[in-house]
Amino acid sequence: MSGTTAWGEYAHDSLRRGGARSGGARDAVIRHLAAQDCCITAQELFDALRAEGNRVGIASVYRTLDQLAERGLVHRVDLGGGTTRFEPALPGGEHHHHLVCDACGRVDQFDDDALERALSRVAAAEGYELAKHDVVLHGACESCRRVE
Amino acid sequence: MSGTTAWGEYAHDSLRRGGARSGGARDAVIRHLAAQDCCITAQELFDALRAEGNRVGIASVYRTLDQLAERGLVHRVDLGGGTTRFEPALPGGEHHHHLVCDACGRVDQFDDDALERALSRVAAAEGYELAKHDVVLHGACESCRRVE
DNA sequence: TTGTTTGCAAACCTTTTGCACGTTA
DNA sequence: TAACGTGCAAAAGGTTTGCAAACAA
Repeated sequence: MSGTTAWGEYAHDSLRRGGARSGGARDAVIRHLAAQDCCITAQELFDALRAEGNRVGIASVYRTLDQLAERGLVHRVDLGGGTTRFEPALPGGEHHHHLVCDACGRVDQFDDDALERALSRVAAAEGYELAKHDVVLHGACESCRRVE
Repeated sequence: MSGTTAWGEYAHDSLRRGGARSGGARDAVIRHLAAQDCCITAQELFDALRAEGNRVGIASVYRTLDQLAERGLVHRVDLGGGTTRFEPALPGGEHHHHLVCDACGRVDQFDDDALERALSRVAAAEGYELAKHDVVLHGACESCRRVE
């Protein structure tokens, strides 16, 4: 939790250093994102802010998410299904990937050194300079496997 | 090429065995998909068929792609950017992943055993029964790196 | 004939943009 | 005050659905 609060301040400072002013909608988005422990939809973010009485427009949510993504402060995560998700990104390139249960919708996170090494090796072999990589595993989670 | 033609017949037979009738739009989609060597957009498929004088509707293109995807005959590929791509899937689970150059839009394919092993291991460790996995690498391809 | 497939148009959903107004520095 | 941020509404993709007509078995 303290880690995510730190992210909020970090994001806030980073934007300010970039010459951006403060604004109600943006602050609310950053605050809510900072309290998130997994990736979230723009619509979910919007609904949550509205539910707590905040009069944000969904355009401002998207605009803030764009700014954050441009500066590498959030990662866009695409789990399939046509809606982009967003999650806070720590500086230093630390990251994780996602496991999605197609039966119940549950989402888990993981990271794996051997996986990262394999990806770096492949990129190098193909002559690519790697900027980012997305890995999404789909399947049935432990609970859903038992039911079938 | 003969491999992709084989896919066309395989897909056609598979649908017929599934109780589906033959139809102009569906046959055209399968034929065009069979001649494809990389993933393609529904819109691109539609445009190509129209360009050769075929009066298909884009709805039929999507419906056919859905049917094929349901039976595992095509894979949906999401390279980011909001448009789903589709590519023929061979039986037996053989597959590849994609490298995208964010500068020029070039798309390369690759497969890697160590990568596959890492993914299987992760899924097992998390208790998931793996159904599919998507891996997309983004970066700058060899040509674009030189320009920068 | 009977049920499936098709094309068109309209609906839908997510995301982006235009614009007048409010707010920050 | 000058520039930026915001909310609303409209627009812009991409994809899905309703429906009557065409078609395959």
